[in-house]
Amino acid sequence: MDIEKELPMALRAAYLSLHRNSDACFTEFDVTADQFVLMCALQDEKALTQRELAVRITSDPSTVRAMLVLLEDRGLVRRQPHPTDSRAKTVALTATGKRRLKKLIKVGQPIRDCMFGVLSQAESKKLVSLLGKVADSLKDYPSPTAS
Amino acid sequence: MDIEKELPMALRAAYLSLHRNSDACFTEFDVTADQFVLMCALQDEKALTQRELAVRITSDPSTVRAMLVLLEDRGLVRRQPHPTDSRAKTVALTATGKRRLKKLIKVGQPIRDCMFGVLSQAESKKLVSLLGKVADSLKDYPSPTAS
DNA sequence: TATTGTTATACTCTATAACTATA
DNA sequence: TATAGTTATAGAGTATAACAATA
Repeated sequence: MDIEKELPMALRAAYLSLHRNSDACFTEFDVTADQFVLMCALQDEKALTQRELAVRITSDPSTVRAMLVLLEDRGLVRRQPHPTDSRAKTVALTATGKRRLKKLIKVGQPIRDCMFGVLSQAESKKLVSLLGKVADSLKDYPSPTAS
Repeated sequence: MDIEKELPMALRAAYLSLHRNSDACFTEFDVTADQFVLMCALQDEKALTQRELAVRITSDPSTVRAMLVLLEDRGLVRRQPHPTDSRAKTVALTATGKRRLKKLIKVGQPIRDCMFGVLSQAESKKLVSLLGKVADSLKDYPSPTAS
């Protein structure tokens, strides 16, 4: 098979198996894999604006808002007025959100163990590095609308 | 940062940048990136049943059906009774579908060029191999409902 | 009995465009 | 003028469960 087709398909297969297994694993905690990623971003950086959050999880402001509304309904995140910019809102995990996130990290561990189980330390690092190169290469790819 | 968190996030970032750039690139041809993957599967294997197709693109029978209905509406695929198993249907690209797919492969080429531009031949092969390992490791991961 | 596909249903992510309020 | 966020809207993928027809 052509490597040109193989790499995109391999990327897709690997990502989807991670994503779907995570989704299935998180279902009973009423959180999706994408919502988990968003919550992880909030764990790292204490309080982000919605705009910053969109950049962080490589998504769209309106998509982020839709996700935040769902998480807010479940009491996992809180949005508050920004201290200096009154247009903006800061987003942070609630106490419940922090507890939930810890739980999710724990129950998702076997999945990550499974992935790392087939890779050596060196291979893991190599894989992260190569994936980073690929993602970077496409980061500023000209969109058709920009022409 | 922890490699345990880094690999899943790197995988996500790389896949999403590929997927979204592809989607944007295919928009004017009225086909999504996921539909493109499905059409590619039909190019390789002449005629598949819906079930086989679901396995091939690692998706769900009902998801596949929803996608096929959309592609059928656009005149890109055709479903016909299976010659020997009258429960099943075979799915194949129409002539229009084949032409459209060729076009999509062509217009998507710059994206793949962009990815491969930052990788050596050896790195590309290594990446495909490592991604394959990861996907395989999760292929038969026990779902929570199976317990 | 098991399997193929359909149907109904519901949820989530995605994205665009028009809008407001503020910087 | 530019930016942060909202709203309305539409489309697409996802998955479960119940079902009919067939193997």
